[in-house]
Amino acid sequence: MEYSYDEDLDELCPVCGDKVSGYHYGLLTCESCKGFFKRTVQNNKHYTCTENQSCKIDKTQRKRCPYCRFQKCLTVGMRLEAVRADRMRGGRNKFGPMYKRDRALKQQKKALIRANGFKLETVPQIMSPVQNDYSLTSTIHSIHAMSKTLPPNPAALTPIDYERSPYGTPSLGMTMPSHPPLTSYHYPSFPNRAIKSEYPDHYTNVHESMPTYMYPETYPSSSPPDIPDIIMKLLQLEPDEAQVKARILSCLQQEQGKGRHEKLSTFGLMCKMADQTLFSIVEWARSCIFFKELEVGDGMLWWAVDVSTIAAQAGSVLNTLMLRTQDLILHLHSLQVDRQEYVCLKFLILFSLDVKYLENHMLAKDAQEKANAALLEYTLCHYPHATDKFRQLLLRLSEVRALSMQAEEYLYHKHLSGEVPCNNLLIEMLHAKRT
DNA sequence: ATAGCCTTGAAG
DNA sequence: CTTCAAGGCTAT
Repeated sequence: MEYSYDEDLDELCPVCGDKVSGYHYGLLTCESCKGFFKRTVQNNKHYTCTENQSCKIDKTQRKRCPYCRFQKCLTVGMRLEAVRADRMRGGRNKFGPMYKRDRALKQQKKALIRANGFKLETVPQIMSPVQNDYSLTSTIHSIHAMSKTLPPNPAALTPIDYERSPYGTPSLGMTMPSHPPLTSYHYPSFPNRAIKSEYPDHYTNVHESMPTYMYPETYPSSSPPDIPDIIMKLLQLEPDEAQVKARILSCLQQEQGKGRHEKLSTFGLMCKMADQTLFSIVEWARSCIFFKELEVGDGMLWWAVDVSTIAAQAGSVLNTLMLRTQDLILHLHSLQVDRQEYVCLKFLILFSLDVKYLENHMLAKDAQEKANAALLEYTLCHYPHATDKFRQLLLRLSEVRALSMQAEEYLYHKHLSGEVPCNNLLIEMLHAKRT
């Protein structure tokens, strides 16, 4: 079995499993789903599902439920903003570089697999920008890059949202090819008539919570974005996803580059990944504006450990925790977390805020509470259906915590039985935490 | 409405 | 000039 030169085309459409014909609206898809996505967005079509909105979409049944098909298109990451409002033909859009990067990553992944005969289910995915799986690695990314990997799907909550204000997350195009499009429900944005004006900003720009796309006819007038200051700050603190990924990748490659004998086990690799993830989270925490205000001790960082250990937990394929994690990820996917919500969630996770406390609308007294209040305020005033969604998010948040705890236990036991590399940052921290 | 093939045209 | 993703066309 020779590896073809153009492995891209060997892949299957993440929507229906048909043969892909190239990059279309953000990722590799087949010709029919490309067309379907285009028709749907261009003509502002609205479908309804006669079943439970969970129809299986495959090559033979894709015609049966357009609602679920479109839903899936969004879920796997097809981008509304890649459909041109002005219908201009030809040329290139801003996704060009992203596609290129995607290809490069696929290439790297191939090389890695070939060079090492390395067939680990999870590792290759971390490098694959277009992931249609909900496995572990996604879990790691989802925690760390929730806004990017999770919610490509605007239509989940309200089927009409996508036509009202689709928008792309600016920096995501570059930082996270995986799953970009987020939904911002009430955000003004630029009409993008010409290709050139489609993406006025550099994709590398950090603080861009500005929408870049929208159908002009559906949004005649725009008002300035009304994002609370606190959330803007959190957004600006977001690390460059591409850098984080690159670092983890290079770390793994370094490991794999070692002699055959000293190669790490699968579990060891997972620990490495978790370690790297932890590093970036700690980095983020240190730069977090609230960090100083809170005058927290090192104890605060334990939540970072918890989050990271999900990676380790996920590594044990037979573990039921993994299934729960996948389930959690699916739930988060369906909740359509946008970038603003994502940073809030991340903050909440790290600083271990109390869920009930939030729900009770307590008054803000310190930085933690300010964050809570801002999140509440933001959510309530920007989303008509906010309360319900917010509650669900909080629910998921506590799930994340519960999983983290169990993952921690699991990892620690592995450590005690000598299965974890001893020079592991995670383990050291866990050990310190217990003594 | 679907999906395979065709044309377009900015970026490289 | 070549690429190749986006829109267009059309028989099924």
